[in-house]
Amino acid sequence: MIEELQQNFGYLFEEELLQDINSSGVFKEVPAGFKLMEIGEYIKSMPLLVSGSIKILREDTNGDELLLYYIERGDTCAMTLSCCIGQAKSQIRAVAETDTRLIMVPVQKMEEWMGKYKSWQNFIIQSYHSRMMELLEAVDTIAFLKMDERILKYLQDKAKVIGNDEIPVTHQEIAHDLHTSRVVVSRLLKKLENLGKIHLHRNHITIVDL
Amino acid sequence: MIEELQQNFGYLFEEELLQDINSSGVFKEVPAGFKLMEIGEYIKSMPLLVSGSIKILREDTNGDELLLYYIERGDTCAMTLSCCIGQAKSQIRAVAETDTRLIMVPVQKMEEWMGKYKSWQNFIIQSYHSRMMELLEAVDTIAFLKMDERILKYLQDKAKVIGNDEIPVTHQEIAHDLHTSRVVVSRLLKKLENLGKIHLHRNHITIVDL
DNA sequence: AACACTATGTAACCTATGTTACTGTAGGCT
DNA sequence: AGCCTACAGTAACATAGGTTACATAGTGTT
Repeated sequence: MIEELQQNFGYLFEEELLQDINSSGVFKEVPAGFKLMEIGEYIKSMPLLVSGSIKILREDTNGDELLLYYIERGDTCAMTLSCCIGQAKSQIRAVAETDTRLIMVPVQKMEEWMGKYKSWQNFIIQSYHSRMMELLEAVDTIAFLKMDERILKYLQDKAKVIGNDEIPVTHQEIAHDLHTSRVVVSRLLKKLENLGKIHLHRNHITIVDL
Repeated sequence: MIEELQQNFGYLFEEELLQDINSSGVFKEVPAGFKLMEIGEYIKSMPLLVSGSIKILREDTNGDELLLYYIERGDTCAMTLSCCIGQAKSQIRAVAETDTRLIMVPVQKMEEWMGKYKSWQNFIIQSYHSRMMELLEAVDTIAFLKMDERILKYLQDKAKVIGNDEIPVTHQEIAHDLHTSRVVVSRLLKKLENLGKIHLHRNHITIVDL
């Protein structure tokens, strides 16, 4: 595990902290689609992402869902920290978007390191900041963009996360993540195809014009 | 200033930290409507709210605005911290909602205290957490609620902030904060009045049924 | 009073999006 | 082949919300 750590977090943390993480953390490997966190669950450890990506979703009381953002390699979900400290329940759902490898760090250690390592402190603060910026972007997207623009952005974001312009996704999945209906998605996708921005296929979509 | 501090933050911070804040912070008093922070500005100090409330707004590239949340007494805007560390520009606009008194703390001190005082560290983490929860609530509101529900929620939130069910606001202002048009607001307000939930008057609205 | 200015009410219309319903088609399975 | 199921295309319609235009009513000023 120590090589994984050095490779992905070595530029952030000093050797001693890497050793601490190595001895306290638990390595975990999950397949795409694996649910890492459910709304209402209590949280007891924080994930450090070694490879892959996690998609963070919000759900309302009717069960309607909405994609908020992705967490990628070298990052973490700092919200876990404050949830742990405040004994709060998770407010979001986390699902592996691709096959993902991560290191789970127990909450007492996280708190301990906050006092012990300046670099860890910065990491946590930076992580909060990134999450906040991503939430702001999510707000922008739903508040200021039209559905066709949102779909295009969704495809572009997804292409970046999976590192491929051929995106394996069904219209139904898009509708689910964007909190709209399949028919609307199909309609607008067809329009985007006619504009030459994408190519539609069964079970996948190709981005033509980025 | 020290009494203000003891009164509003005494339960959070030890005496020594209160003294530190007292000697480094600058007391500031601003009237309702005063713009405390503009999008794109660099940030050099963090506000501790002694009394009053601040409204946080997001703006898109076309100048369209959207109310995100309020910051109230005893709280702070922790985002400032990570903005300062990362030398980032503000992503939001902050306007005093009521007459407001605050203490501005310079950024170097904030960082120093993160290492020195456990209570300050917790305060910052808790603040990030609160902001995050409020942003999530904002997402819920725009993603899952209809405009009439959003207007009602807007009025209720505002009533709580100003501590009064008689809300001094024009239809135009509501339209602005919710990123819609005045005509739509007037239409839906009238509907809410017919449902017996509010009373409309020139320049103010009374909440009847909470 | 006469005027100007702002806030509000409302009608008529337009567009984006959501809904229902039906069709066709690709791929897997027996 | 025949069957089943998930996916995609599309028409027809319903509704929320945005737009334009105009009328009316307070409020303050001269």
